[in-house]
Amino acid sequence: VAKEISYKERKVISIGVVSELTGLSERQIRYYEQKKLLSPERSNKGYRKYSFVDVETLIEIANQREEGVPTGEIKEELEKKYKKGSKLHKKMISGQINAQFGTHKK
Amino acid sequence: VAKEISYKERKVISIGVVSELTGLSERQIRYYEQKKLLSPERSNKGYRKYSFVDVETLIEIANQREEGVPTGEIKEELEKKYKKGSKLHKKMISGQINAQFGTHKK
DNA sequence: CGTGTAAGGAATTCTGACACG
DNA sequence: CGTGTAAGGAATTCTGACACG
Repeated sequence: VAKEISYKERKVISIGVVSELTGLSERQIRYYEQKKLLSPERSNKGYRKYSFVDVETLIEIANQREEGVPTGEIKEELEKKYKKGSKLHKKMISGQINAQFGTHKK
Repeated sequence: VAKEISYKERKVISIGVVSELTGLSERQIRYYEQKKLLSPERSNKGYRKYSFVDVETLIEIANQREEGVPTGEIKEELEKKYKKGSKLHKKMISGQINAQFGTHKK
């Protein structure tokens, strides 16, 4: 045991569900992938599978796009974030704990 | 903000993916639902959607079944666990952090 | 550039049932 | 009791393309 990744990073969500979760059309989601803003995995039969991290990335993309930011710029912004690894890590943890306790299971 | 639930509890995974994740057949997964061992949600069109918690529950069910434990008993065991809420909570958190740090993103 | 849509095909999921036991 | 399977239908996803601009 030392090989698993967090639920947040597991690629298991279909494009249809991602569309509901983000409010984006499937066309838009596939287009952003084409532009390399995110990289879903593929099932055996070629179906795209996304993680919650992908969903969050898409929500960020949606917000940027609403402000008129072109995909090229959004892509650069996203790439910068990946370099702040360690610092972002702590924020991720507390974020997860908040998600856990900040509420009641509905 | 105070209404979201953890990624672990969001019902977003299709039965096909759950089948791959657990090694169980779709038939078995649907049967355990019929026996009330878990409760997936449904999409608009009636498609079942599971959470990572459901996946873990199913893995536990699979282990119990391998030992010959009947679904009725497994169901009771699962119901007992839901009553140990607060204590399990802390374990859940540390478990998440371990999943996060216990490894490298592959 | 970013996104909608119709097009045709392949794969998914659903339910109810028969089967074995 | 627990699980496999064939059956028919409905909904999903995929790709490449035309459209507007």
